[in-house]
Amino acid sequence: MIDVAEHAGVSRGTVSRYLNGGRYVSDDARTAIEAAIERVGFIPNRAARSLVMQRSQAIGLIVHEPHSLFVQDPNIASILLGANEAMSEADYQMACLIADSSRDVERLTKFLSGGLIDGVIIVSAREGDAITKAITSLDLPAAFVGHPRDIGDAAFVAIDNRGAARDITRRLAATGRSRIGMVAAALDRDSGADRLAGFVDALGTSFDPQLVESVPLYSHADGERGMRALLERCPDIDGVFASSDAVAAGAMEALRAAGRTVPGDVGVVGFDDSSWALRCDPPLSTVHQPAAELGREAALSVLRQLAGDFSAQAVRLECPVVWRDSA
Amino acid sequence: MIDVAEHAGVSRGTVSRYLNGGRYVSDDARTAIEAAIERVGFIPNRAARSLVMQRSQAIGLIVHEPHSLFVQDPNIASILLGANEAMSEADYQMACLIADSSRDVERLTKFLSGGLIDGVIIVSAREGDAITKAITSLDLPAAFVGHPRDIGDAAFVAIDNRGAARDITRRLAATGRSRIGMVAAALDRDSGADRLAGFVDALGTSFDPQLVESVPLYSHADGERGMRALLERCPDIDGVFASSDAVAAGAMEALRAAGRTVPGDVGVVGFDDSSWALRCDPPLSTVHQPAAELGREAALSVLRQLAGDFSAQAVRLECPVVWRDSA
DNA sequence: ATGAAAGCGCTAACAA
DNA sequence: TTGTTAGCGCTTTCAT
Repeated sequence: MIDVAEHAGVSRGTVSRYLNGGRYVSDDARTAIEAAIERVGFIPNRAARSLVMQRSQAIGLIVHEPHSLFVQDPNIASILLGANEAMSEADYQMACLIADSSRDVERLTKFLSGGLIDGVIIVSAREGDAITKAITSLDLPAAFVGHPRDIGDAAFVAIDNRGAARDITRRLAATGRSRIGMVAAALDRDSGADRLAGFVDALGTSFDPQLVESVPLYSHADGERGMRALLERCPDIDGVFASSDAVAAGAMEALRAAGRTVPGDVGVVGFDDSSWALRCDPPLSTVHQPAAELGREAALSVLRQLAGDFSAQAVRLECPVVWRDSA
Repeated sequence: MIDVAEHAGVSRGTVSRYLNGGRYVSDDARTAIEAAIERVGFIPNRAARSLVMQRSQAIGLIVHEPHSLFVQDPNIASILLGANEAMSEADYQMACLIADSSRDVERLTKFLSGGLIDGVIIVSAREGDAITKAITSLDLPAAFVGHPRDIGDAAFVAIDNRGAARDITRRLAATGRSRIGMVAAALDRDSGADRLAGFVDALGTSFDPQLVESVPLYSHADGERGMRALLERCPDIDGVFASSDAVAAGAMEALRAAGRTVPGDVGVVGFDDSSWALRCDPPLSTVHQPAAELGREAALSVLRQLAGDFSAQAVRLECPVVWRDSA
């Protein structure tokens, strides 16, 4: 920068002012500086700028997801894209950080506190999450996608998993099914637990715990496993609510393998409205999850906090039922 | 840090030495410093450290992919995970950066040159890519996943797309098909162009340009479109090589819609061995792409460069044919 | 083994 | 409008 100043015949201070919006810089100085920058091939050093400004203009997006799921979950990619777009418009650089091992988690917490990042979006946190703890204790501007119970009063953007689960289960019941089961995944996550709660709500007194099979992940494989178990326990089942589209796809496979038709013998509904839903045969009735908007809203929340606005910490988005042919 | 030094009764220099490996620090000093760090709640500032060290211990992974594909391509996620693992082992923080709009590209190039990142992995670059140009002119340690023609002598890790395409086409021909076509996607990318070249190689003199339909993206939708066009132009087609599993899945859908059976009427093969392949019905014969290893090797390459080793810039990985039931 | 001091490249407060 | 200067928080000679 000192070179630029010399070439332009001005002081470093003036160059700095030019670089930061150009107020209080005369036209003469401006053109001289522009020429000098060109000649010298000047590239500002962001580390230095970050140091003095205490800002990096970068925001992290943490994906804390087991291996297999990240690969398989189209929602995450949409969230990412939505967040990136919002950050981009505000001229922030989004950096997606993956927490895949405990070593990752440890390094990440250090990284986050290092001042190289101004704020953070957390996707798919689980209750009791080490990263969550680190972040809340760091008081870094943050926004969660989803709403784990233990984030205190941190900002979050979520959908009404429970209400939506209730809605779609009722809709399924309305097709005349009397033995409706559920493949309930990821009960260690708010979304998973809430979807189950909504299912129970909808069934009311006719709820039968026998008809719920719990599996660990929102995955195709677990859906298949869960459905098989359900089929074995309650062969008279005629409707299934799967915790996610991937789970539903797995369930449909198990159903097919067992010789049941969908929606003839068994009606199936999912959750997410991800690319899985249309890939199913028949296309899946499901709950539309506005993944890109979730990402976008989370980004906007962090941006707002960065601007000093800490109100409106809870955003809830609509997630309507999308009825197709699987039930 | 000055606080820590005071509490421990030593100088900042000693604290710094402790922080950086602890050589030339007495046991007394060490314990005093450790206690002081604890008491003060000291967190090192990475921006300051980056400034003086000219190193951030962070590496970028750039995904330059149109919106839709990123969401749909399971390979990218695997590459990411593989790279992250290798970086993690070396105590580097991986930051995934998305280039989704031209605005992104512009911001990214600035970001990369800012010194906040020590090196970079580039996934799915296209020929003439603005980011590629920026990186090569920046001489930032870099490694490409795939091998665009215009990266000069930059490091890359790739598979032999052409050879593998040749192999699987021959294998398909060996099932007795005589009118083999191809849905060729992404010809603007090295992988796409090479797969087509391999197809042409395999067919030799019996190659008929009429039987190739070119589509822009490695996507399910384009696969469906491409297959429909092929079917219309050459109704006697009895074998198809699709540029990717997603394309193959789309093609199978089009085939089904046209009343053709797979593999009875038409044999279909894909490329990638992604989660699409097993989701197809029947399961897809395809080329296994070692996505996680590609990511891992790219990471190792950048790491090597960071350590001053600039040899071995070209890594090639095996990608065997996996034969299933779709042909 | 340790302390003092000189920067890393930049911004911002102050004076002019 | 501009130049001067004092840091931002850390590492790293160079003495000691």
